Amino acid sequence: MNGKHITNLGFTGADIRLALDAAGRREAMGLTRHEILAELALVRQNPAGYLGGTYDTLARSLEAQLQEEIDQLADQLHERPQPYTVYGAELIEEGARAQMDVAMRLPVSRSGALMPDAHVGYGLPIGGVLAAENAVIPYGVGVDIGCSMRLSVFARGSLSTAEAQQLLERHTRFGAGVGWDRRERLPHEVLDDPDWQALPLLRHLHDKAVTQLGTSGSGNHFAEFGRFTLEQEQNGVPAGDYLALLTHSGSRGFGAQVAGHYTRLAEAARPGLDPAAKKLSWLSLDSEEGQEYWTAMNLAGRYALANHEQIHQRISRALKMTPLLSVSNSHNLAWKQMVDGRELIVHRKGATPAARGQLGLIPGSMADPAFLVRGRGEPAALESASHGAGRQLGRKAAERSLNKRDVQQYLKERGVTLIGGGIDEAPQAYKRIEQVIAAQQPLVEVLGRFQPQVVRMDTGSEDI
DNA sequence: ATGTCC
Repeated sequence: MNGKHITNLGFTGADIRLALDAAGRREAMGLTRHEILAELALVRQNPAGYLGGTYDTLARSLEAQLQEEIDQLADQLHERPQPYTVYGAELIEEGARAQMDVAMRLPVSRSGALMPDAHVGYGLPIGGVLAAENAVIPYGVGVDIGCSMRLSVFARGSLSTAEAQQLLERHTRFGAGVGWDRRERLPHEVLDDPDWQALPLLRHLHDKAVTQLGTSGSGNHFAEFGRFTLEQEQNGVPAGDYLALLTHSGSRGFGAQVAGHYTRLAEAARPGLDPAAKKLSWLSLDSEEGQEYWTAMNLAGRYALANHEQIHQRISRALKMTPLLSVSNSHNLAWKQMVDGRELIVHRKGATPAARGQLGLIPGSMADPAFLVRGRGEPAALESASHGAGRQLGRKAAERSLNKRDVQQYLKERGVTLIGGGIDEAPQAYKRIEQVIAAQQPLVEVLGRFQPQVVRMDTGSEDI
């Protein structure tokens, strides 16, 4: 008996050694070479039948390989993408379409849609909506889990630009890593949520979450005062002009760390996945990691909404006014939703939930209007709408191609006062919100329009 | 998006 006999049977790699060892043991039991080779062929055909005996180690190794092959087969992309609906195709660059095509080739993908603000992101494009079966994709939600909008509408009082500026400077905090000092913090029930105790990672992140609650972060996040025009009566608030506060913020460092942690686990769980879809690695909701992500993601979603509540609470108190109307919505999250009669996991990565009658907020840019909308529940859009205007220029392209004076001129023409901000967030870096709203007329109805007047953002890489 | 590696 030698390696040649073994390899002739089709054994490879470490299995050759395991097979030779087992053959040696059978030989010692008095079997002939011919009999042993016949047994080895059977072990190879049906390893499960030889677990626990003389061939146990070999059978285990073969079983593990079979399982791996089955897993990899299950992770294979479909050759062609499942069909999906695109809104405002003329506004969407090819790269975003290509990313959505890859997402629609995942074996877990069942349905999808692309919103008119779509542009390239990591994994799923921003403005992408993806319905998966019993699976959740961390990068289908994005890094800023629970990123969301909130609008507070106040009676129209006399608030000067200087007063608005002072309120934003005193009662909001911007920038990566920032939080409120201990003596400045406000309580919120989300910090007592039992889910913080559900996982070691969440227990660990609780302190950071306490510090950062009620802060706004960086990038495209903002807090702004403006004039809000309600076109039709809403919840007892008559049509007309109002003062309003609009904020865009997320789950800060807490959500970012949850996203990073589960993205790594998801990628590690799918080593055989096509490299083109690596960032779309999913977690089965039947797996422990999938359940953990679901718990952590939903906590980050509630935390982000609480974050807005505190920002609005601080400003309302300072204004000594109670909002007449409040609206909020998450636009980076996954939901369980019925799609064509079955429950799927609908990921919205930069997309506003727009079920029939549901209110949502779609901002334009630091100097362009934001819209209060009501969903029409369009099934082909998986009951969604855009989450904003969407980028026309990437951050670097904006820094290269836009000049400061043009941006200043744009703000001046619209009477916008800016605190902080950067050229990478210039209005000219975004698609025209009017076109984006027009392209989703089948998805949402416009109820009101907000014109920013005093805007606060984090300091960008290059100021305006 | 986030002090860009728990």
